[in-house]
Amino acid sequence: MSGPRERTRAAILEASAVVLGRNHDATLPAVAEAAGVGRTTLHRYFPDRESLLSATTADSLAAVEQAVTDAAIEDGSPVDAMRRLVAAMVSVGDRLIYLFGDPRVLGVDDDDCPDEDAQPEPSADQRVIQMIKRGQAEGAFDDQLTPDWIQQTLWALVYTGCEAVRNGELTRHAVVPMVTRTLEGGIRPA
Amino acid sequence: MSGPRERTRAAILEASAVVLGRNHDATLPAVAEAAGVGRTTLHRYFPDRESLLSATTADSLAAVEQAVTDAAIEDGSPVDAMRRLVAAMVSVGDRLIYLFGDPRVLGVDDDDCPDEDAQPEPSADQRVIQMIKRGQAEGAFDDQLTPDWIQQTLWALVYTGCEAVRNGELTRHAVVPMVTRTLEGGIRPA
DNA sequence: CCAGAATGGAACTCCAACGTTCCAATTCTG
DNA sequence: CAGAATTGGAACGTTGGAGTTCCATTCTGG
Repeated sequence: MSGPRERTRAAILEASAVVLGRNHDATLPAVAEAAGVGRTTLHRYFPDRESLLSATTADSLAAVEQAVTDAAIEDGSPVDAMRRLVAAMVSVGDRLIYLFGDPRVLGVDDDDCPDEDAQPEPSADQRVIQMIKRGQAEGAFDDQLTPDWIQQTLWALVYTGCEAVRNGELTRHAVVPMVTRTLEGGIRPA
Repeated sequence: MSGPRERTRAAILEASAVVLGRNHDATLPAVAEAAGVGRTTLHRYFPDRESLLSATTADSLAAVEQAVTDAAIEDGSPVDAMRRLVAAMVSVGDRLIYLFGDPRVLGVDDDDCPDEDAQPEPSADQRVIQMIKRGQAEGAFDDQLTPDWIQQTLWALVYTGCEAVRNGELTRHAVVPMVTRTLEGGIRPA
């Protein structure tokens, strides 16, 4: 329960997010190897691929949720809140990348997924939208754009930044200013 | 040679881009069905999955390449050129979405999963970068951002817009103004 | 209208990943 | 230290999609 169990489980979920985030069809043995664990052990914790995916998704959602909470986007000016939010999302970049590739999140995708209507973050999602609306009301954000589109723009830029880091095109500390500047001012000169 | 062969081939490649763009692991029978073609026929045109993927990638690259050429981004003001480019890319949205999910674009690393996000085109790629640099030189685009980042931003927004259309969140004619406005001015009020 | 091309369905084989079981070795824990 | 828990390796059986072959049917073009 406490000792090695939890540590092993966490290691598997961490590796799973990274490996499956990079390639959603990665083989189960590949995940096991990345986690530094035997294939048998992997199956012992997560009997089948499906249960590993569910757990990884849940775990990643929780991590993102926590990051958004830590950003305290209800407080301060909308612009500052947005900046903190960007930084928070970048800090959980690996989990974000995994979630973006997961068909069951925002489930309009794939063939099946019958009753899976889970948003990326049921609660965090709403809070972000709320913050965006507040920003529009206070005149800090463009109210010609829908809150939904602004949110998607935010995610797209953060995602792009995280991948750039992963590919070595950007350093980790450079990505937040870059995303923030682009998000706030677009590509026009300042 | 020309008659039915070409039409069938084109139908398969079209369906392939759509189906595999939505889910890169879609089954071969699924592609055949989407193309309105028997599984046998699919194999007759593309002996194995690999050759179908190559052909689809090549075909999509050509379509995107053509769209960029049609946009004539070397002419006129950089801002107008960028707007035409956005419209052109949206018009080949299905192909773009497929290419973004194709691991082999950019990274030709051996069998193991190459890098995810990548440049859709080799040559068009260069022309876009060139146009961005021209825009920066003329003071139309922010020269604090790297051309590479601006290009990735462009793609990310176009991709997001195309997916929004596919999910029914945006109408096809609404996406170009939305992407263009966001790209040019970010989320700040105008 | 007819010969040849094109197609699709059925019935196979093949294979890689999945999932399971068993057991010996190692590591916790009281 | 002894017993329990945890682990990993090996060797299975199972499964679903890939790829192939054969043949009857439909379509195309001269």
